[in-house]
Amino acid sequence: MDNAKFTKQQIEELKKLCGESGIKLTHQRLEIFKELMAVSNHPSAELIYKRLRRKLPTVALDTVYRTLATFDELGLVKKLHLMNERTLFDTNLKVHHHFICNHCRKVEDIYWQRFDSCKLPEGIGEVGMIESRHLEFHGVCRNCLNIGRKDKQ
Amino acid sequence: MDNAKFTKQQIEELKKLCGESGIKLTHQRLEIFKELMAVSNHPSAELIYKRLRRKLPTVALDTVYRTLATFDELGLVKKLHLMNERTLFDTNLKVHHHFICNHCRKVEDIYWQRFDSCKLPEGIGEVGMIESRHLEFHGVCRNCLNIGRKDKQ
DNA sequence: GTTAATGCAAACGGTTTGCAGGGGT
DNA sequence: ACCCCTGCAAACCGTTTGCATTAAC
Repeated sequence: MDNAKFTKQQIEELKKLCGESGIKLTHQRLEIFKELMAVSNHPSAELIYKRLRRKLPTVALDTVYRTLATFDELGLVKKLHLMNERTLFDTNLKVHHHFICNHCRKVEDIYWQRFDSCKLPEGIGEVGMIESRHLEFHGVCRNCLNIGRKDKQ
Repeated sequence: MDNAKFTKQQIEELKKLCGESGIKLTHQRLEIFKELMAVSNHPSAELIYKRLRRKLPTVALDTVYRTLATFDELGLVKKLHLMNERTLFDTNLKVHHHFICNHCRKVEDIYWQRFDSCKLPEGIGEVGMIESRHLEFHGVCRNCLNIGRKDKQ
């Protein structure tokens, strides 16, 4: 895995980005950034916080919230407001949609180019000006389906 | 307006539905139902509560929440979890999507049959079993666009 | 008369805020 | 040295819950 190498490169970019934006690259911010890169795709503030405390035992949850908000402004993450869910933070900045498992709550990225390039519904102009669309799939993920199958046997 | 007549009919249906479900048709439930029918399409619990207090000054907010949850179970309303929004209650039970104005937060119903009957993205089966889809449009509504135009002049 | 529903108050969970003290530039 | 950022604590807001009282059946 040259995951680490990739991360180093990203850290350089973070430093640069902070410099440009006149934002201090504090120890906490750096570590939160590393956690974001290390963790699977849709962490909650809570999850980052828990992991972070292993390295920085005195860090506060609100620092995580503040930092994630800062990163959101910098464009490093995207705040995800899924329905009926706590706020998650998306490190995948490509155009995509989400699948949320009703059973284990896992969130997976869905790519659907045909939808992305699809023209808007007719008469939408009368309603107003569309700036963005948000699409979610809900269901049961492969993994939970398999567990369910086992349970029945 | 024969809105009132229509409402009477609906109240009969509510009585019947409560009877069938073994649920008591209390004064509060009836009045909450009437407010739902009277109010524009996507009320919050708070809005219903405020209006309700004009008739029942001692009613409690949690009663409204409980009643709306009950109505949701009965299929009379649908709980709407829009992203980044408080929970709203939808009295439109037809298949539709939502447009949310970024400016005034108004929610409007969008019909898009071409999407509804569209086949799912390829390879979605690997992710899991889709049970529902949820589509939102965000932008600026006609009304706010016009206000914006006036402001500039 | 039973049982479920209400009102009240207090808890809840995720998130935000005010403030004083500490750390990066 | 400056000011931003942090940690702490407390507030916040929408929503839920436990409990004793009340009202529908």
